[in-house]
Amino acid sequence: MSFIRHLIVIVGPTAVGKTALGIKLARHFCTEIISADSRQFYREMQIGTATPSAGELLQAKHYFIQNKSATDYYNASMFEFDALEMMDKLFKNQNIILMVGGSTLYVDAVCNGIDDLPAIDMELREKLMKQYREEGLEFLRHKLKVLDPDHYQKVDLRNPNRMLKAIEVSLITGKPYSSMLTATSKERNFNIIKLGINRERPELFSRINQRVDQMIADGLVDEVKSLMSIRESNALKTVGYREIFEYLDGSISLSLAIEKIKTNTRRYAKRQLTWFSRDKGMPWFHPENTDQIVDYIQSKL
RNA sequence: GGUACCAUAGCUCAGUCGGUAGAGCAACGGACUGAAAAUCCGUGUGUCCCCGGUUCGAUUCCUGGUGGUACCA
Repeated sequence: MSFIRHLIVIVGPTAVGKTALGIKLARHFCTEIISADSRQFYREMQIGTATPSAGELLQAKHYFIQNKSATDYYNASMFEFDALEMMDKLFKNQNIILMVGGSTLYVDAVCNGIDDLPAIDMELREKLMKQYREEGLEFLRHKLKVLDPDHYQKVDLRNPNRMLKAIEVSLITGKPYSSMLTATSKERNFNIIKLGINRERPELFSRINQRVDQMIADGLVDEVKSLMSIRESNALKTVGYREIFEYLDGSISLSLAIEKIKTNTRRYAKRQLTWFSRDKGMPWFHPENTDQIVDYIQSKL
């Protein structure tokens, strides 16, 4: 056992059992949890995001849960800053901190860092969005080709969000977006022990289905109903909320909405797994295999 | 019990005037540095219910099963 600081990072697809494992590990290592979940920040969205219960939150201290409003603007870079600041504080009292979460980009922001870019300008985004809606992808392609020809060569020219981001940054800074990307990981003053947890696909899917049914039983429809007035906010572009909005609009039945939530959650889980699979050296465990997981972590301390 | 219709992908179904088949959804695979539970891209995965018959060749036509649906009893 050394005196090096360690960040134990637990990633895995949605509904795999990260919360329960995180609590066990936090208790085992006598530490606290940085949550890296881009939807559990929002205090208005608890049922649909499977936020840890009050009882669970008592068993281990969690940070970055219910600390934002769904109308707040927040992003991975801001999370990188906030999480590092929090960890600095926590490392004063302990050498091990846990980070648990399935938000791929947010985890990446803390582990590897993301490049410094200017804050977004909402007015500019709205203006570009409007033109995109009126003129289509060609508008974005043309704009990007002029502002950042290098990025134009690399970016997916069918993905509006990607192009929009590059255009925004280029316009705000007056420099091509791609010139600001360093493609290097930032140095961290702690060691990172990262591991993935997963289950067999049928097992994972059945947990997803059960969890969605439980959300409905717990009152998801009412939760979503109460958020009707802020449905346009980015936080609510989320599986479980969009589908219920459709139901509340009367455009689909409740049972279809439930089916769609299940399907979209399965797809989300797959996207997470695809992202995590890029991490070639990362070991994978079954979330109930706690002893094996603890042994692995011990061996890395 | 009788009559009619149906049986093709995980599901709902199309189709082949006889040359081993294709849509939607689901599923599967992938990309991704400030919207990331977002955004975007790619891929048919098949004893054409079973046993025979006709045929160079049957998922397709015919006999007989089996299962289902509807109607009549």
